[in-house]
Amino acid sequence: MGRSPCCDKVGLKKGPWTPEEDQKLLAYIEEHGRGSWRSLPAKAGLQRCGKSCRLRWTNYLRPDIKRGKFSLQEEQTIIQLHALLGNRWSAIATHLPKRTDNEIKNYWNTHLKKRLAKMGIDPITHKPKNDALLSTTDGQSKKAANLSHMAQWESARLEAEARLVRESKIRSHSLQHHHHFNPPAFTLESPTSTLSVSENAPPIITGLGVSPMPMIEFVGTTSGSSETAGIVKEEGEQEWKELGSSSNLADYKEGMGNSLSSFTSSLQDMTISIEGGWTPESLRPNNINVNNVGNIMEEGFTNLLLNDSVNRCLSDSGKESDENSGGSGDGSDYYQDNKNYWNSILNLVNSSPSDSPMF
DNA sequence: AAGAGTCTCAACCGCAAAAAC
DNA sequence: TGTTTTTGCGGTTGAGACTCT
Repeated sequence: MGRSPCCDKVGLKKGPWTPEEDQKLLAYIEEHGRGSWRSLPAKAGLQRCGKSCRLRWTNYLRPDIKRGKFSLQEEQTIIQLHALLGNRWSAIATHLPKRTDNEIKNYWNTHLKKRLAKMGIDPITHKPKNDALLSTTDGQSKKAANLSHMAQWESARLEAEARLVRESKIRSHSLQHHHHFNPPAFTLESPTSTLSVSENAPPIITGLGVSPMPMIEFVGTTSGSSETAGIVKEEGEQEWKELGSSSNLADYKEGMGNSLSSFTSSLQDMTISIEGGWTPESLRPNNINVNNVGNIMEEGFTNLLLNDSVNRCLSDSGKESDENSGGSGDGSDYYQDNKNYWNSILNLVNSSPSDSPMF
């Protein structure tokens, strides 16, 4: 037999909540707190099932919910975390205080997904679509540009992924230092990465961190080398710790090896699509340093997204923008604003959600 | 002005994991 | 330890709002 339904649906109301029902639910929870959702409706005098009450509360009535338009900061967080986590809305929501997973999911589906699609980026994989390549009109240069964008996008995504992995691992490492070891509640997997995973991925880790979190930064790595060296520096500590001697090196490797190998693979990919001032040598994995990766990603990522975001600003501001633009428009302000906007996405990659309850 | 098409988002559904028994 | 119940989650729906023609 299947499990019994969450509630007896006969005679129970469905559909939109009335203000009176909201008031009853609010009043009951304020007075009695959240108990069993199953028994709550009867006690609160509601002709609803417990599940409906729970959803109404968690998605709408909870006092710590922020409603209304998403800020640019929130948008960029969603985009990045979705690239990293996929459709794990609850996990994404933990990084967006006062936003519900349902709201984020809706916003993604109705706004961000379409925007990415419009840009020719697959909203699932966060990679440019093949048809975007094929549909270009002037052959080689656009194809090269799209290849370049693909590598940049994937690199940015993987960098974000690597960041969360390292934060996750550092937290567990830190916990192990101060308490008994507890496995991290969150084990990161990439639902979107299509790059291969190498057991040999060798992180050479050093520190540039200025974040309040313990930080690990990549200074260089060579795919396929046989030895793994890892150094970690925790906040407030003077010395780098060599992970190679750490008992949880395997743990680090497990999480980071995946991301790092992907990350370096991605960087290798980038060398086939260098444009403009990018120096192929600067992108070779064994010559990578954080700064030039950051610059590459910043320029490329910004340019990648710039056109669409300008359009978005124009359309978002509607009539106002029409008036201001006077037909031809002063694109420089929009350009700068949006360059800043998208650059800030990159900043998120390098910052850490220090108060995240996620890990 | 009105009908068609599109968009938005609150709410529902069903599954799975966790908790309770 | 197995079964039942509760909770959490992600996918989907559909009514109302909005835009276009």
